[in-house]
Amino acid sequence: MRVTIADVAREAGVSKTTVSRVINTKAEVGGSTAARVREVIAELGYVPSSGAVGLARGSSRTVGMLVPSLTWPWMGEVLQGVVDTVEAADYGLLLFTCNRGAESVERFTSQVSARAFDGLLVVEPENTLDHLTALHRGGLPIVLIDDRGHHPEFPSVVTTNHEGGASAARHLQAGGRTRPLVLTGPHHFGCVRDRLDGFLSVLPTDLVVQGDFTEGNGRQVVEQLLAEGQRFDSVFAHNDVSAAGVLRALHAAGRSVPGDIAVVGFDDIPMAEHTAPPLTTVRQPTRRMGETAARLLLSHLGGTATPDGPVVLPTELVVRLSAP
Amino acid sequence: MRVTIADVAREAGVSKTTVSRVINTKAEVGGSTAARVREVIAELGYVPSSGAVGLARGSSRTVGMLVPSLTWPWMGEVLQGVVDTVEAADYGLLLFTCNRGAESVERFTSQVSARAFDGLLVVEPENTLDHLTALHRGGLPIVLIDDRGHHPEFPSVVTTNHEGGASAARHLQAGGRTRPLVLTGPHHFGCVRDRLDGFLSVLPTDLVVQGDFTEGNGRQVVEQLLAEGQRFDSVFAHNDVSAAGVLRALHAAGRSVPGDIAVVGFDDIPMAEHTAPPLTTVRQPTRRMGETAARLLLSHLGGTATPDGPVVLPTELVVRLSAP
DNA sequence: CTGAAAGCGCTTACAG
DNA sequence: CTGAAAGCGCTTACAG
Repeated sequence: MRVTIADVAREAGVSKTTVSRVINTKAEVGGSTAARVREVIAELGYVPSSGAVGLARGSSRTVGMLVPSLTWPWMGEVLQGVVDTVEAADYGLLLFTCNRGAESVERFTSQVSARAFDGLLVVEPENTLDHLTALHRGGLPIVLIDDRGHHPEFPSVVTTNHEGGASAARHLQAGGRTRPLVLTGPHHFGCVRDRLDGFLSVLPTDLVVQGDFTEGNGRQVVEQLLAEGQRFDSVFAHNDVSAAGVLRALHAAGRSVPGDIAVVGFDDIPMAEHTAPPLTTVRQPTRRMGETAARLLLSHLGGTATPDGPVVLPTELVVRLSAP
Repeated sequence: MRVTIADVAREAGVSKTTVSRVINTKAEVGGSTAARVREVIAELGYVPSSGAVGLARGSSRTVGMLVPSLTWPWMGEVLQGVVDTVEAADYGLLLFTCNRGAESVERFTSQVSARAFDGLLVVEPENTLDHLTALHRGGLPIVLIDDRGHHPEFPSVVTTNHEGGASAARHLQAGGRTRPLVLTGPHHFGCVRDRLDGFLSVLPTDLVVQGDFTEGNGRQVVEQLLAEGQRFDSVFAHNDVSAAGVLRALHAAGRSVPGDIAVVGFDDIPMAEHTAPPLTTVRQPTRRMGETAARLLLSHLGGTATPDGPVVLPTELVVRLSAP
């Protein structure tokens, strides 16, 4: 049998009200009474039922997090940042994915309405944006972790994609490269446009190919370009995964990196250190993005107003052997 | 204002009891009544409060998951397997880490007692084992995902570490290698002993070095061994991360892989495809381990008895260029 | 400083 | 087939 507040009250010879006050450290309890209650609580090993507390208070002390996939290489860092922050605030974290399309969105939405959590963190909301907007308007606090789009309706955490692209260009330029290939991600992503604009503002080129962020695509694009006889002395790939594909295609074609061609990626996922050669890349502060988003949401739940614009965290160029 | 069961009852002209019966599809409700109630539910957008349901029913339809770290390279796959399974069963997943030592364990334990979840999944419980044992004895259903130890007290999901080690040895042997170096993980892990025993049962060697699963250590060990003039024609590293270190040290020392020395890792993390050369490795079925553990826990919550011994999922040798 | 009572939104015997 | 009432375990005015 679980120990309830009633058990504690009876054992301590006080009312449930008093026990509740002691638990929640309201000032108005007599010193000796409080001490006795605390003793009984310890002795009985009493812990309040979170469900009951949530019901009575109308909040669950839990935040939800909705992610498109858990296996993306940088997701672990984001999650860790979120969990650390949320746990430190004594909140729980309820995790959802939306990779089963309509079905999971529906399931998810009903969880929301069930008030299983007080606020929501969302990573790259793409296909759920309509739902989210409705929920947000319905009063659910939401914070986006999103490097892909611009959603002024929501508070969000983003990174400096434009400047990141520019820093890659400056680095290649300083290394004497003049004819870069830019392998972008899908153009409908805001981050892709930003990275591209930033890069081109420093080092213009007409050799821009739209990719899809996958390794296979990175490999394929380079293979084809080389077959066509296209000439370039460097590559800026919009994420590390496709940069890995680029490296493999160059290697297979007998081009030396960085001798013939320098390569710069974006993200700094764990793999970046281990490609051949190790990848120079524009680092996204993924863990800090998770922390920041969680902190934003928590302080919003605590009553603080959320900032108007997105919170912007800086990228950082990490120089390795692929573009020294 | 949120819509409650009382609103639905009033609007439909029935009692809350009847609404509750419709929601939970108990057979005893009149056809036309049920239809009317369903209409009202849809019209009002009513969704039961999960907190209230949980309180009334004494269960939360949520499982907890406790992981040592979210940034380990194979954790994403495990998580994805768990989340998919748990979501498909209409349960929620509450995520916890225990990387802040005593403080987080305490916090976590109190969440348990708060009955925030009905059952618990644990990945590599090492430092929390005492707590977990106590909770388990106290009636909390627990399933371990654990390749490190043997904990007969708990139901668990493991992989074939012994056979995995043996398969690595057979592969190296078939490739004509006769003098392997085995770089293990910490010996107090059950999986390490199993992998080692499996390997030695096929291809005995006295060149066994205890490592710590980190890349730096893998690199260091090989550097030192080469400096000492030790001779070996192959390496079996107990995880891919340390194997990556081994590859880099060999490369730096001018040894060719697999020409001079073949290298086999363990895990098949995403990085394994991208090392130079790509890493031959013993694949752990991490996602399926997550799925299986979740399914075990859910069916246990549903009343099915858990199997006596651990559920064993097979490893698979993935052959790449580092040991063709 | 303390307590009796109502209420949070459900479910579930019990009675009809 | 349906409903009134008690109960799940808390919190919170309200009264003293």
